[in-house]
Amino acid sequence: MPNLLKQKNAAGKLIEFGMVRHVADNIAHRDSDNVERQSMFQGQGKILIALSQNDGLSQKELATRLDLTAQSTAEFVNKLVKKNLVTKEKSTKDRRMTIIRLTDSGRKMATTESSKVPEFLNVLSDEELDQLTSILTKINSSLYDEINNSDQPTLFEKSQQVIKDHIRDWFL
Amino acid sequence: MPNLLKQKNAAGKLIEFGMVRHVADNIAHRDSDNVERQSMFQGQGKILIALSQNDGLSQKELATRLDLTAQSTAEFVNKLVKKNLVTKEKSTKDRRMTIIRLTDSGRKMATTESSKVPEFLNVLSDEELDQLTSILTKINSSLYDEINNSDQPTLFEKSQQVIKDHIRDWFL
DNA sequence: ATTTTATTGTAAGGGCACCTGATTAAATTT
DNA sequence: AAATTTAATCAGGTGCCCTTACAATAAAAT
Repeated sequence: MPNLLKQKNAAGKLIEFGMVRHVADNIAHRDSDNVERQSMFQGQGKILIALSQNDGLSQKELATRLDLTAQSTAEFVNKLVKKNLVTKEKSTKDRRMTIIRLTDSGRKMATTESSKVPEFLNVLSDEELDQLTSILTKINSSLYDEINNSDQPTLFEKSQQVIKDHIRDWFL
Repeated sequence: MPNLLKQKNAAGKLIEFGMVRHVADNIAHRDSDNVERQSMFQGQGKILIALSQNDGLSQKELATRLDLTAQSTAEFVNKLVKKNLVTKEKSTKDRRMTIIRLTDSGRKMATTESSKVPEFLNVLSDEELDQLTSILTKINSSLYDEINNSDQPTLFEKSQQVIKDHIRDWFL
């Protein structure tokens, strides 16, 4: 049974981290091409990530993997097409399907943008980095459990797969 | 000079944390009153937090402190009024100004909602909690520095003040 | 060959966080 | 008293994520 005060301290720091990071992100992207603003956790970003792991998926496949409706998927894909991050192309095998592929700049966005090691990790020592990694590993698996035990059990595998694949990919 | 591999590991975990937490949050709030969904870092949430630290501010004051336009502020305040989280009242001293105050439920939201210790901290030992707190302290102050050294130096004090006041407030 | 099912697309709408521009009303300057 | 500055508002717009409803096309099943 962990100490409540210690938990509160950590929780406070975590909130502070979220807030201050949000502010810092805003500043960093303030005048950049507005493309890079979106979070990689949802909408268009999610699609980019899924494609960077597995290019040439159909819209349906994307929707299934990312737990989005077909319509949302279509919307995001179209937006990405407009930004030249992705291309659409009718499948020759099944002419109902549309195959989505990353463009060069799309691939670049999906990888470089998310694989950037944040500046703030520079202030940590090797030991602290190890501690942080080990702590986050615990936290993450606890969160996976939470997702797993929810009423959307399938969501578990989906998110875990996409996320882990992505992470594994870029840091190996 | 820290080990790059260790940095990448930590960065990966951090990204994973962000993603999986986002998914978990979505599940948790899937059918809840839609009120609690918003992040406390922006928009309406920001205003709630600022007021919980310092109730009875004018709209102008809020806009200044939170670095929002008067119009955005008005919009968020009006939305909060509709949700009964906040009240508007003309100042008697300067009848141009509108004083914004938290209602009881507004105050409750601002405090309880954000002072909830997340479940996932339960999986950490006391020692790990201390480590996490100390690591986040370093990271946060590094982020504050980054904000401070940006081209919007005033934003630094604003955000730091609002954030720190809020954190200090609820966990003491 | 006709019905059913799958994949996409289109239309419309809701909620969110912002923003600019123009206007009103009250206070302050001159 | 007249001009100006200030606080707030109205109108309208952008972009984001996400939903429901419906139509079109192509493949699969009967």
